[in-house]
Amino acid sequence: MTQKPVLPMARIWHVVALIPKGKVISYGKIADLAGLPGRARYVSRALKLAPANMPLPWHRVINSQGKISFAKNTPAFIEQLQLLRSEDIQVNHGRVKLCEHEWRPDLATLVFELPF
DNA sequence: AACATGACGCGTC
DNA sequence: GGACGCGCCATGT
Repeated sequence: MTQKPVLPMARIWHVVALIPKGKVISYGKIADLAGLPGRARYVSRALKLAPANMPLPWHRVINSQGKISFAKNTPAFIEQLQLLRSEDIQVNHGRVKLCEHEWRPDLATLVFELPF
């Protein structure tokens, strides 16, 4: 079994696109699922560089502590906060309870929904 | 080529 | 919880 030559950034976009509404997951785990362990920082870059016309649920990606990674009072922070709350995800002090909302993809989803 | 910068993670104090 | 330090590595200067 060999991996298809999907560009690293594209692999990340594919995983992010699978995050269900009402769920969240950390940058590090996205990297793991994309086959890029230890590359959390690359996930943030991939989201920033994603084409504006690509409808990714970027707001469902938070850091490993369950917190929004944008600085408070920035437009991006506020937008992410509103998007999360619009999906009935509780956010207190910029933090989400991972034990309640973390996305834990099942094997079938990963095997059949990802192109690599 | 060298250095700085990140929407991060993890261990330690 | 918070503050540091270090690891990570593509990008930009």
